[in-house]
Amino acid sequence: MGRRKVEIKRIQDKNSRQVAFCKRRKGLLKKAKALSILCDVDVAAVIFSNSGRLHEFSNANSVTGILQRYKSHVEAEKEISAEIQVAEHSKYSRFMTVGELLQRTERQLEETNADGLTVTDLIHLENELQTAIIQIRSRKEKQLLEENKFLEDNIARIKKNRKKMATDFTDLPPPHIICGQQRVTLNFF
Amino acid sequence: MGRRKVEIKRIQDKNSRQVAFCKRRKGLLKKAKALSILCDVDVAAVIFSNSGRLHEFSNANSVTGILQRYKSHVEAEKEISAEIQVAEHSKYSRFMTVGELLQRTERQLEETNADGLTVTDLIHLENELQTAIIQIRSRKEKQLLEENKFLEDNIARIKKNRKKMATDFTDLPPPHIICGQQRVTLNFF
DNA sequence: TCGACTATGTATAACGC
DNA sequence: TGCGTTATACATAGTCG
Repeated sequence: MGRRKVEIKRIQDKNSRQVAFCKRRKGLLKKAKALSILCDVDVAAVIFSNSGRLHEFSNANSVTGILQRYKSHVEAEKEISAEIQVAEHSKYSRFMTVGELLQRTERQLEETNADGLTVTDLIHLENELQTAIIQIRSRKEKQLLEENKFLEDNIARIKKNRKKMATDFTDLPPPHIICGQQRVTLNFF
Repeated sequence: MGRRKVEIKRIQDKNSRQVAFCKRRKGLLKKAKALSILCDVDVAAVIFSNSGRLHEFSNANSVTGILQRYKSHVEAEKEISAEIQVAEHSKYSRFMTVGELLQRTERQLEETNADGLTVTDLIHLENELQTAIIQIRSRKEKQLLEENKFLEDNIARIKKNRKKMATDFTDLPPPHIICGQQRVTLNFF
């Protein structure tokens, strides 16, 4: 992209590297923005320079928002993946199969739908699903530790904010609905 | 960058938009990777297609890791103050009308259809979503949007997995099916 | 360090199958 | 629908001031 072809490996010269960083960072964020607008999708990009400075782009409500969505997504993928493995490798295990799980979920979905869905219902449903899924073991303990730490941060933040928001949202569902003890994934904000 | 200049606004033609998404997504992730290698910095990019599929790049341990770091940088200040501001003003400001919400839902419906679900599935999905949306419209609409996205992701996943399970439960399960080639989201191993 | 400036490599819009 | 090709717009490496 310039006077000569560039090999994709760490630029040795510190100065050149810094210059390239400025240019390419700008280019990347521009591309991210163009992608989000042209294709109407949610994009988040986060860049940490090695001097510790943060650069970001997000067309969603916030980078935190999309990253939490990311986290939820990966969580669910991970759990469903684990679930599939269990289902396939031990079809006769004592755990619920995925098929049973989905059936149960759909039943509940219909029931709930008949009564009219509310946010609380959806969260409950999601809780049920997650709880059932979590019955199936994940072997990735390191990952779980990381997530727990993340959860703690969130709960702390929730408590902190809830105090301030209490005046404005006296009719919000009580906190325990949102952050049940076993929840690892759902944190909506 | 092609046969003609492109204006940065949502591509109207659905097909063109999808094609552009594939190309530009690939390009963006490539650029992100190049930036991280050439300049030796931490980069994370997360893209959610409207059908709920996730695409990502991160040279750090994981996007979750970047999330942690990101949180430590901005959450305590910018994010919380933003939330408080939202809380203070949300009583009087609307984030999205029902019309806009439905429009968006329909757009997403189109996209999902393009990804191969049946019309019946989609109608069902849309009904559920609209029911949910209408029931709780009186509450924080911004929050609703986030939750809605999450729900759609999960429903899409459930349907996707159900197809897989249907196959797996009728035939004998060929193990290699577990790791579908199209998985683009799993980065934890 | 800091922008401009180009020459040149890349990305990609429109086509073609 | 998706991949390959081509023509063009864009991004940017090296350079100069």
